[in-house]
Amino acid sequence: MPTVSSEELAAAAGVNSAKLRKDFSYLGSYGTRGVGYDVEYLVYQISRELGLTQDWPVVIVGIGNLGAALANYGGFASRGFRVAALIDADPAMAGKPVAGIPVQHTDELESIIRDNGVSIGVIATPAGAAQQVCDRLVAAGVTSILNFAPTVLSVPDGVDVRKVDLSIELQILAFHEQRKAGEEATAGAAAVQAAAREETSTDQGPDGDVPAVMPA
Amino acid sequence: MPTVSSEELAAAAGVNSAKLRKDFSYLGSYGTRGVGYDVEYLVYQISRELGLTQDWPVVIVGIGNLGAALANYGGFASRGFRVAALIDADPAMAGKPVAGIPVQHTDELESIIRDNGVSIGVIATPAGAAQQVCDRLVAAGVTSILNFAPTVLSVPDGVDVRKVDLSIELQILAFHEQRKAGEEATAGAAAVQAAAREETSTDQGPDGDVPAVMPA
DNA sequence: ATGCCTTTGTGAACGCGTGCACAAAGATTG
DNA sequence: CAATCTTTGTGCACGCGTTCACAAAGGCAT
Ligand SMILES: NC(=O)c1ccc[n+]([C@@H]2O[C@H](COP(=O)([O-])OP(=O)(O)OC[C@H]3O[C@@H](n4cnc5c(N)ncnc54)[C@H](O)[C@@H]3O)[C@@H](O)[C@H]2O)c1
Ligand SMILES: NC(=O)c1ccc[n+]([C@@H]2O[C@H](COP(=O)([O-])OP(=O)(O)OC[C@H]3O[C@@H](n4cnc5c(N)ncnc54)[C@H](O)[C@@H]3O)[C@@H](O)[C@H]2O)c1
Repeated sequence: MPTVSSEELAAAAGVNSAKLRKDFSYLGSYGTRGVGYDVEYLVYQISRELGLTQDWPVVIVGIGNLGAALANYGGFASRGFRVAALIDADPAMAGKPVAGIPVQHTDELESIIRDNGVSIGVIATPAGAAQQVCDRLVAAGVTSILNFAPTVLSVPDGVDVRKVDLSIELQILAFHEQRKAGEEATAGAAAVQAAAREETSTDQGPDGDVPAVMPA
Repeated sequence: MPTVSSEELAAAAGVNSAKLRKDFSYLGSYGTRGVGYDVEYLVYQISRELGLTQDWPVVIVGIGNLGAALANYGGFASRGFRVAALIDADPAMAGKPVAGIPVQHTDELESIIRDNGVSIGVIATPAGAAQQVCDRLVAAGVTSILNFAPTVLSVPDGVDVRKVDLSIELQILAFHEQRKAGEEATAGAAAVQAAAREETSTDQGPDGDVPAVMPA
């Protein structure tokens, strides 16, 4: 039975082992003292808690460059997401397969959502169409939306929206880049100091971020 | 002179006004008591601190669906990023314009980086090519990388990498979706309670996240 | 010029998450 | 079966960020 200790996991993840153990303890007592955690069991428990055991049908609306890239992305399937349908307003695209899935026309949006029990929708249309598409998705039963269009969507209570703006990722890189260059103390360095404390980390994720407040 | 009070801004951003004032105070004393903050001046100061006043040349490597979508994305230019070049290994693509910019062959990578003084690179190649592309970018002088390929890149010290995995965004939605459904107390709800505290927020960003630890 | 009213900037208190440190638990060995 | 060793689970303390609350500052009206 392959096991890992909290110490090993913590080192791998770059966090404190006590914190890791405490975090795990909220999910239940899945470790064995003197031994560690049964890897397979632990992965299952965390997966279950995170909702990775069930698979979620998702629809992608707006099959342009971005929509096509998402449809082709293998990382979705491997994390329990199934692309149930691709939807586009362009009649010329209807029936054309993208990533092996035939594109369907927006007219079918409502029936697709209902027939497949879709609760998660991805919007990759131009900004002008996003709110309208959003409204139709929500009306048809979608309660979670991943929005790539550069618009803030308004949705009723109970519906989650996550807006993705990749230029923010670049901004974060540029922010650190700027600090690398001007090491000779730009004015107001205090805030930056605070924001960039644990600089020398090796992680590649949306952590160790950047200040929060900034108007669009 | 149009102004805003910390109270207004805080309400708009959904944060505490005292925190907002304290944050601003780290950048300097840019407000006027009894009046508020001069909007234009404030925007400029924050922009400068965040590095938005200078413009950054970036290169995108791997002009497939995703690379093309990024090249076309208007949000980059509006935030001070300029697409200096598009690079692809496919000889058939060389010279073909994408988003008005002719694609250049990978052979030219080093000279492009040097000639344009590029320090930020975007990798949108297949996973297999990512590390190799990364190495060349870094060797040529790039010190910040935005990586879309599903690989963890290894880079020397002093180089920043941000990995973007959009399936994580879906996972976060699915996580909350799961909670909406099974309100009748799944086992181990404690952690989830903690993670999802401030549920009823109206923001659409990478905040109010999800637990941290999970193996790939 | 004086006084009032608004809003900033910040010292101090509070609360929460993180990390320390250890007792309890179980496995393993003789 | 007892002794030992490893590693978990967690009470507790510390530190940091958030929030409160207010004095100081500046505008504006009289
Ligand atoms: N957030 C980011 O970082 C980011 C990055 C790249 C692109 N984008 C945005 O993503 C969106 C798509 O980008 P793209 O490069 O794929 O654009 P695109 O023009 O290639 O594709 C848009 C697609 O949406 C379809 N469409 C238009 N109106 C529609 C409607 N009402 N219903 C259904 N489909 C409709 C069009 O037919 C087209 O196929 C744009 O809004 C763009 O700004 C965002
Ligand atoms: N992180 C995410 O959420 C996400 C989403 C979608 C796609 N992706 C990833 O992004 C990458 C690109 O996706 P795509 O749909 O655009 O793929 P794609 O196959 O359409 O495009 C890949 C492009 O890279 C080029 N290329 C291959 N090797 C190269 C090299 N050594 N140097 C330069 N260019 C090279 C190819 O010629 C092609 O044009 C893939 O790795 C994919 O898994 C990630």
